[in-house]
Amino acid sequence: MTGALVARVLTDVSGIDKEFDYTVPAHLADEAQVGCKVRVDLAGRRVGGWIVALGELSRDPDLAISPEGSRPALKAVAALRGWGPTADLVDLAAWAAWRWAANRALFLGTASSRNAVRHLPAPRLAPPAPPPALRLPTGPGAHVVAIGPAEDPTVIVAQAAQLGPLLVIVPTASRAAVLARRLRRAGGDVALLPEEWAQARAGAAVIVGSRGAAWAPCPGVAAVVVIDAHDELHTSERAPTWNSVGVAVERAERAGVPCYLITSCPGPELVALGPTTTFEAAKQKAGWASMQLVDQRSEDPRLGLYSSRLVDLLRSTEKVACVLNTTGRVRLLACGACGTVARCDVCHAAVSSPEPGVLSCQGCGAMRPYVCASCTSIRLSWLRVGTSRAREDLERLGGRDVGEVTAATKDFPSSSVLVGTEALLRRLDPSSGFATIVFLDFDRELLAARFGAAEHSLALLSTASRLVRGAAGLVVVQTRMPDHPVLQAATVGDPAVALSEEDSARRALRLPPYGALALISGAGGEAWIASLRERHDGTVEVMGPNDGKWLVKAPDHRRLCDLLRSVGPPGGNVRVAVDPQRL
DNA sequence: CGGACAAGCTGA
DNA sequence: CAGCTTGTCCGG
Repeated sequence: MTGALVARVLTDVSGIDKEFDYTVPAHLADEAQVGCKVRVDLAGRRVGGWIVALGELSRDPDLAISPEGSRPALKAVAALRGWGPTADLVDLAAWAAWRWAANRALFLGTASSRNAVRHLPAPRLAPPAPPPALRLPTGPGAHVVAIGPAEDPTVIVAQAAQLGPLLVIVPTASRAAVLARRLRRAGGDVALLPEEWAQARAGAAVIVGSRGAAWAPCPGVAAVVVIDAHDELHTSERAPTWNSVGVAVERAERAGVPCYLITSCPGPELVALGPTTTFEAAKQKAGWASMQLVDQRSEDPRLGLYSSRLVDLLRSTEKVACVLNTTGRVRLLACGACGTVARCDVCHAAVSSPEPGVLSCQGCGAMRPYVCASCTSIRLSWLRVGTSRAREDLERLGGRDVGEVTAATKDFPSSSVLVGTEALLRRLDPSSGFATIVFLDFDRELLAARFGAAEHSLALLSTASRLVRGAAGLVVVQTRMPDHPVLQAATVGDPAVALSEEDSARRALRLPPYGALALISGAGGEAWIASLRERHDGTVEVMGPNDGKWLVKAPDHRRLCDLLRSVGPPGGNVRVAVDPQRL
């Protein structure tokens, strides 16, 4: 066997983050390369995997196996399953596994084509026509590019594509498709991920896709662009909480090329990544819609969520979209007589009213009659209504048909008045003609118990500004906090008004980017945390358990991730979320 | 991950 | 001590 080609294989089975060596049969030797997808026999079953290293049995010291005879002979690779990620992505996956305390297989899976790719098409490398003179910084690494919410980033993408093969990451697949269409119209060869993975692997002038495209193959990559880099859709909500901005920046740094982080909300975490370039239009506060703040404190409290201004808009405006980030009908009720909040008899959680005359518990599903449990009054007031109830109310107030859009909505309604959760903002398109967007209960966003609530709130106003086409449209915000810096920032079209305050808060609390966090949860969390406590030095703080979760706080990511790695991979009963979105 | 095997618990 | 559960180790 001396001199035989050996492939080191990482399996795609989650839970086996381990490499195994196999010989490569002579008839596969020509095709085998690092990144290739393979099938191998492991412990009596056939599993998929990737070649992460190739070498010769006798000569390559890295692949030198312990002396012959001390272990059973190597098995052969069972089959090659086609083209896989490029070698740089195999290395990047190892980095990402460290950075987000995860398994490499997850990232290599994201970096691979959905279907087996046996043959590559010819490379197509014509860039789109260059836009009128536009100066971009060209140094390697991250550059924050501040633009207005309604400014079209296509020109920046077209400019960056003049440098060579360009990778572009967009928050949603539908916006990626729109961008791809525009670039093609400008004569560019575009591979739209995930469908056109093979074209990307073969070579394309511009490779475009949503979060997963951060892992797209891009031979000879000359620059990377992230559009709306502040958007939380760039972060995976499930552990591992990897984000495409982090991957894009690391990838560009490794390749020695620029990474443009385009954003209308340059928050502390983005600004910490690299120098900021502000385009002329953004300096002039362009791209923000006219903001109209409706102070609910001076409204008749009986109107609730529906100010007189809103009713006017419903009666006078052609197309109105209303945003309310609560699904369902009534999510929180209190007795109109004694004020007691309606709770579940069984688990004491607050109950909701999914249908008229019914109370039911979200947590345990228990049903209760529609009466106050302490004073038996049947007059319950609705403290928090959801989109279903809001739809009924708006229909009545406006005297017109209203459509509801939530994450669960399949067929987008054709109504000219819409009410929905954040999913509505995601699914609207600037071309749909909704020039007025109303936030019914913006204080829920401003006061949300989530990390970076201010930034997220500002991002919502930015998204709304983009959808109403900036100054051409109107964004109405119902609030009891009209002086909140986020609302002031959007009103004057200067995110710094809100974000500098956010930055001071982060600095004071040593939160990212002035520190690094990981959230540990799951049944095995206690033992895992015990092991972590044994290893950590004085610079790391462990808080909890709180609601079965522990928070690990370190001065920086290097120390946090090194510590998490030393404890070992989170198994099936431990979840580790580095940089969690919610605490 | 999933199988193999070892160490611990129960019952007659 | 068989029969079962629970835990730990390992795969090329």
